Amino acid sequence: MAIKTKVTIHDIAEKLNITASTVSRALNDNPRISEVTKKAVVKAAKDLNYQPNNIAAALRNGKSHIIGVIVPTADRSFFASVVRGIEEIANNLNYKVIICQSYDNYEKEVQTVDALLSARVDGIIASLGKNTENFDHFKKVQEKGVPLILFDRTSDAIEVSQIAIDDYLGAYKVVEHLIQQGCRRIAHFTSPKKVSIFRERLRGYAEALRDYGIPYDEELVVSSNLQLEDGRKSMEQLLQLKEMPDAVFSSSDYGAMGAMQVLKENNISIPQQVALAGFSNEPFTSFTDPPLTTIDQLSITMGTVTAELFFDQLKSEDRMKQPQKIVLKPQLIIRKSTLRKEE
Amino acid sequence: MAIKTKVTIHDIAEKLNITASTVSRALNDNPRISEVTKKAVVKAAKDLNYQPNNIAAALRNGKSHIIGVIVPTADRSFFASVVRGIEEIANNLNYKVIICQSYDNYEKEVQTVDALLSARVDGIIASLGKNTENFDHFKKVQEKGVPLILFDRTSDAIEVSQIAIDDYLGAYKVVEHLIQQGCRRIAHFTSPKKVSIFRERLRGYAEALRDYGIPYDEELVVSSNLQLEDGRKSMEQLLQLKEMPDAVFSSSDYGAMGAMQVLKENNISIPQQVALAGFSNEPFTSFTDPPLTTIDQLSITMGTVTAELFFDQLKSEDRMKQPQKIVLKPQLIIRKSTLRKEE
DNA sequence: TTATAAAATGCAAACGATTGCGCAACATTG
DNA sequence: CAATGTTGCGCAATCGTTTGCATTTTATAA
Repeated sequence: MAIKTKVTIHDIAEKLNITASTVSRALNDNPRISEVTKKAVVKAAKDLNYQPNNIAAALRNGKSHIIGVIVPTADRSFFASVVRGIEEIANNLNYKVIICQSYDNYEKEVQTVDALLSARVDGIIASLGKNTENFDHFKKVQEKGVPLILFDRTSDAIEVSQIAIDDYLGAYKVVEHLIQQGCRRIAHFTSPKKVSIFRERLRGYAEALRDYGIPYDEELVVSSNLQLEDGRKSMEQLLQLKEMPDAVFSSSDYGAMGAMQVLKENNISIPQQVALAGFSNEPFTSFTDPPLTTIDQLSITMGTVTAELFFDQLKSEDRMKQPQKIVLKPQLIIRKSTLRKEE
Repeated sequence: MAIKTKVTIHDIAEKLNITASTVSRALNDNPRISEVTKKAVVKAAKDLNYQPNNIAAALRNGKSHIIGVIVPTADRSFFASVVRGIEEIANNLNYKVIICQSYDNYEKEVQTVDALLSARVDGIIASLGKNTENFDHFKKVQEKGVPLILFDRTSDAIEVSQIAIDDYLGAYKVVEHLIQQGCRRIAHFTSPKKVSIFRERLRGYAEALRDYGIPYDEELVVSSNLQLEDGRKSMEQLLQLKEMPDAVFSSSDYGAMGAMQVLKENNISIPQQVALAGFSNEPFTSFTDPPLTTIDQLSITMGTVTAELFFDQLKSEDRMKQPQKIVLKPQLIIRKSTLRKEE
């Protein structure tokens, strides 16, 4: 019943008494083929229910039209959005996207890169695992002439185009905003991790204070893993101080959320007594009470910009041109958790 | 400088004075090859920096070891989690995952299916677009002998294995819980959409009421798109009633969130005066004040179960066996928004 | 030592599309 | 009318692996 035989361009050729070459050219709209032939081929292809075999084409011309994307995990809001953006652009350009998760596991990242290379992807877009310090696997990618680009979690230890957001600026904006709202004792939740993003945010915090003539007070800077529970503990710790802070800027929204819970439990009003800000614009931040001021990382934009830069390099003739570094300006999202003054 | 020449099994063969066949078999651990040869081949492969070409292999044996996943959009929490689960299982089995977004656009869905077929994926896992009513594109997949499986947004209009959650049961559980908390006038936010999930939830709502001897009151059932704004409007509408409801069960967490805002603005206490429950366990629901009771859809589980069933069918000899339908039992997540009684 | 089985490897044809080159057939130009 | 150009298409090699069917080598038995 079912016509199991795979139909190829040869079948089309046979039916029309021409050769496979002509069919191939006709299907690819090659100008060397007459219009009549093209129409006949297209019609025959439809009649025979022809399905092109990309694999054969890929083998022949060395282009798979597939790109690999490596993220630590696909279900974190930020990465999911980036993936969305990348897929959107890629799809418009007729590329397909293979998605891979490293789970912040270095070995897995290495294996994944290797697997993508074997799959002959036309390029790789990756966000580094937290523990990645050796870049031989990515250098191998470049040596093989496969376009590579890093986003968000990038590194200067490898010469490669990259897209990141300006963490320093984001933090600076938050703190500046808090100061403008009248806060003077601004605490900060940071992380001891070696990841540069937290260092950058800390730097932004410190510089903003300095620029506005507010002394940097070590006891206001608390280090933790920045999860909800950490935020709670950090906040409780701050409440022990002789002089309570009048604002808390957490390097993560989760940490801020923990602080919010503790503040509410202690009947400390937000933002009047303590203003509160996070970082990342996690989806939940607009639904807290009060809604949380935070920094948006433009995740979809990062996806599209990354993809655009990537395909730019893919098309560009001299593949080996200087790696580009793009830094996105994050956006301050002001919500009630920091709005002390009615405008 | 860079050794540009792609190294193939022929290069390995040449170096060892054997043939490509032997190299191929050695690399695939074929028992017909002696151990010494295997070791030599593996070593030579490493020395030459050999990278297998999956495309050539795929062409030869008709298996790409890639599966296609189609979701409406990759950045919705639920789908992102499912994708995560699928990728995890697939990766363990040495399969790669191509991700595609339909954006609930029927034409795009059709094109995507076609593209995946041309890419010669070994199977397709999809969640239907909202407007998909014609299934010819999916039937074509089956006719070509490509394994297909649907999850979450499924349909009975096509004979295919599918995984979904029991929306009826989820709704029933919520309403039952509300009743046990002492609620008697329970309102429901539903959607006019043809999508079956909302009908099923409405059914669960109605049946629970009936089972507990509570009359079904039409004025308590409000229909909308279930977004935040819709939730607000619906709630305001309910507040106009002579007799206010003592509970609201929204078919979406966003709708519930809108209701929560309106209730708070009107100084109506949650859950004492009005208990509130949503559906989906969106990430934000645990961060609202009060935290929102909702139904968890086991997204990661759905991903892994879907992937497992899929690979089950992929391996199974008689591919054409009866399509299986798996229904996941959703889980009631009780939070403060409905907890009237201290336990 | 010869016949026979078992083990290890080689040969060559796929898989399906692409493309450089060549060759007709026909049109154009001087 | 010869020379040249243009158009439309065919030939055959190629991409890198895999695999059925030899063929060779080695081990075992008679």
